[in-house]
Amino acid sequence: MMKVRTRFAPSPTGYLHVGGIRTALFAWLVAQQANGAFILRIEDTDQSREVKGADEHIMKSLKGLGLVYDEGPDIGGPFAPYRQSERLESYKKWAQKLIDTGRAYADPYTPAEVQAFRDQAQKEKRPFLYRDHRPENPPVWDGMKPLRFKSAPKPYAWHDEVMGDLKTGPEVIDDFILIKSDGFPTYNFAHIIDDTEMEVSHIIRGQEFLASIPNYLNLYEALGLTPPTMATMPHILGPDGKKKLSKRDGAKDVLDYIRDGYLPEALVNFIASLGWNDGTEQEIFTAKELITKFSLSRVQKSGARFDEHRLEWMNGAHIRLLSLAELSDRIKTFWPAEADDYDDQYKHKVLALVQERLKFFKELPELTTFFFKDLPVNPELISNHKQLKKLSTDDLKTLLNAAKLELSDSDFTRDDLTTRLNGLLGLTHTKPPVLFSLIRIATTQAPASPGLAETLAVLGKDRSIARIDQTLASL
RNA sequence: GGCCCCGUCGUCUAGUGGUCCAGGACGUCAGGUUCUCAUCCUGAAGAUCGCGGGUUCGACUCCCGCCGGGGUCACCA
Repeated sequence: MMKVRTRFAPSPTGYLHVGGIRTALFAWLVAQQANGAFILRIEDTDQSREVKGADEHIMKSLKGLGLVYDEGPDIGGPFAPYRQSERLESYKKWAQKLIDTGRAYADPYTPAEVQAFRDQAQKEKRPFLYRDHRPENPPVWDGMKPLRFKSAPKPYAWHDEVMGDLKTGPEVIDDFILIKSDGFPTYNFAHIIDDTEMEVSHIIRGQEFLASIPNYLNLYEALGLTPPTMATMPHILGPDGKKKLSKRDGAKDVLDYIRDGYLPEALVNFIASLGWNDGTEQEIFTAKELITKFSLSRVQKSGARFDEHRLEWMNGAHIRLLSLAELSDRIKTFWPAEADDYDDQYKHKVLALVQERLKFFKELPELTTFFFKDLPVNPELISNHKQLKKLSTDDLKTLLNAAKLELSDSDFTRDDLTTRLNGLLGLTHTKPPVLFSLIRIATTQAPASPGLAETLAVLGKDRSIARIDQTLASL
């Protein structure tokens, strides 16, 4: 059996969004599980659309998500080069073969003439077929005109790993351009040559190519080649659920998710689950599990809508799967500036308290600043509190003074704090919603925080008492 | 318009003729976890399985038609 070799072949026209990276993910998964190779090939045959630096950005995105490729433009490989613009000789060679066998010819028309044919077809509400205008005696190809494939229309039936058994009639086969007048090949031609030369076993690509596959099949035949396994992915839909996810409609760069503190494994899990599941009720998968359990045949044929809510939930779930040490290591760059003055031990304690609260790392500062910095007293936290606003200033002071007194005797271990806090409840004849809220607000000045006892334990005695004094002074 | 693909709770989905008056997850709502936020747990609402015909003792599952959505018909990929 042929070795499994899959490829991701983007054109360098911009960043990668979730929809784009999914084909890469599935190709990577297929290669990983078969112990095969995953290849990155840059399809830069359209100079006009090329965006400078986009190839670097794509490579960074792939690596950022852990989709490490075995062969590619920056690392080379047995079938280098991996940039189509550097493989022009190959295309020329194969094109010559086609010319020699009478299966390719020079297109004598000007673009305007072809456009006129096209307009005519559209006016008559029928599909445009170039071969209806195929010249009888085409000129010799001088490299200045487009080179067209001389198709041999016939029906096709083939199997697609995702879409199942497909078939089309001869009417969809046409003479498409192999080599453009600028000397560069079209995608339609180049990818077939490259996949052949690079011994690609599975072509995993988006749905926009589905209609062209019969044409590719016809070309493979003319070339005397056996086509690789085909797998066509449905599109990921934008929030409106209609159009495919696109940059124009605000699809985010996957690297932006990484920058916001989304975990690569969560992103990968989420993207895979958009249109794929293993048939069980499992939702959270590690990359390893994905590799063993993934299968193209279980990929949904219909498009799936991108749902940020679900991504957030899934990212939180993956964050909670991390050990504290791992989390600490990965979240390093997200601490608020004030945290610089604190040692790792202290940050660890803080992290332990917020781990179950984080949806993505970028939220870290707003969840933790009060652990590192005294926030100004915010009277609204009390005046807007449904229980506390009913109390008089004197009551508030009495409560806070009692708390201060009791806390002064504590060793500030979590257990001792819990005991004392509970004792205070009886002493002051108040309920938790009143007493604990007040102390929590006084010591954090934050709208939300982890549990009182554990928060105080991390804050420590001096700081806690000082903050109570500060609040007292403001009343 | 031709051709092709798709159509189950708001969303992601399970479901390959009977165990489905349709299961799980996200989201939403309610309750519990001595305080807030979150986690976790419990519960609730939420899908006449796009519509209409068949086939069958029986259809979400098979067939036909229709409707709706998408893709494609480039010297873009």
